[in-house]
Amino acid sequence: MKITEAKAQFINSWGALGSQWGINRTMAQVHALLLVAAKPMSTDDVMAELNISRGNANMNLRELMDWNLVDKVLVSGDRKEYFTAEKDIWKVATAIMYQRKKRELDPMMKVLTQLSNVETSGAADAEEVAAFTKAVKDIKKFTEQADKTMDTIIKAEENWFWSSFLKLFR
Amino acid sequence: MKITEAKAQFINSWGALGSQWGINRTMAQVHALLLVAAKPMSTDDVMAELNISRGNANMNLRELMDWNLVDKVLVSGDRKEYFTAEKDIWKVATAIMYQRKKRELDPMMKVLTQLSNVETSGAADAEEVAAFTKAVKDIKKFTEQADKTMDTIIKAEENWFWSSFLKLFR
DNA sequence: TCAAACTTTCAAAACTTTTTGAAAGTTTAT
DNA sequence: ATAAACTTTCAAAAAGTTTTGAAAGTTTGA
Repeated sequence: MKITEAKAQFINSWGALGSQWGINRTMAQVHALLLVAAKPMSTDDVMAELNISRGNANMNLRELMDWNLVDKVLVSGDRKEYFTAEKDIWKVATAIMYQRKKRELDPMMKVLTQLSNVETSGAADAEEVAAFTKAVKDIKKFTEQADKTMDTIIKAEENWFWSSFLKLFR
Repeated sequence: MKITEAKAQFINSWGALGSQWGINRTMAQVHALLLVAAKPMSTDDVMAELNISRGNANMNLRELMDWNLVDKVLVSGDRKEYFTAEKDIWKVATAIMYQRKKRELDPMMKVLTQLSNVETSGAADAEEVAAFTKAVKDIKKFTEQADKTMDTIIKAEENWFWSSFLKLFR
């Protein structure tokens, strides 16, 4: 397989994966492009490689910087901005976990906490309230554990994580 | 807070969460509705609660059954089909993990394996090929570990999981 | 200070996904 | 066998998301 073809396929699959997980397909593709790039790329490079507009390239590069997956780098003798992706996959994974937890899981946790206080307004809906309360309580308990686990992983060193994890599961 | 309000908020938040993670918002809402329901619901019940069409309700109920999150139940003396959600959150989480791994992660893994074989076609692209190969290799290695970890979690007993796993990660 | 080189913004257009609802299909009771 | 009760399908419409590109904004070097 040739490098051009291989790159295209990687970008394509990474884009599809992102898209299936609620990430803008183009953002994932830009990320993929930078992940496998040998050196920093400019906005124009990204535009040319992915056949996208300047606005689109700019927007997604900035979004990737917000996620701490991409950094600006200065190339001396050039006025353009260049971009590189974080290549350490453990760091990539924990950055994504951190962001998604913060943006999407934490708000759900907050709602679950609020919902733990429902009044039983009379005998009429006792059963309904009981079912609701139990479900919310269970989901909250699970989410709290998952939350703690994720916090640990986010802070963990890669080697420590894999080695202690593997010890448990063998 | 009143039960009706609380339910509505839970359904809303669960729907938003699903949506952010690439799951059809209505599918997540139907799931939420059934998760907190005191007893099985018919298609008409779901339609009425969520204000959605028959086609939409039917489609999402079937999809939830495909994910093994919802089951048909027979209510004697009624010709309609009724539906309940799996309420054990550990089972819910592992079912979701299993499905998403199978549908979305496994295909990526397959692509990564294929991409491990790229030719260095001359000295011109040596650097480019090296960067690509290293990135793909690293991602593949990480994904393999994550894969194994997920398989273990999916097969694990809830109690065993929380007791041994969380001793480490808290 | 100026203007060239570059980045950002955002309204409108293009595209994608979801929803609707009526028609077709299936099951069940008599 | 029939018809009522129900479920499924799917083409068209609606809603939601993404992309474009040109105008506005910013930075830099002479």
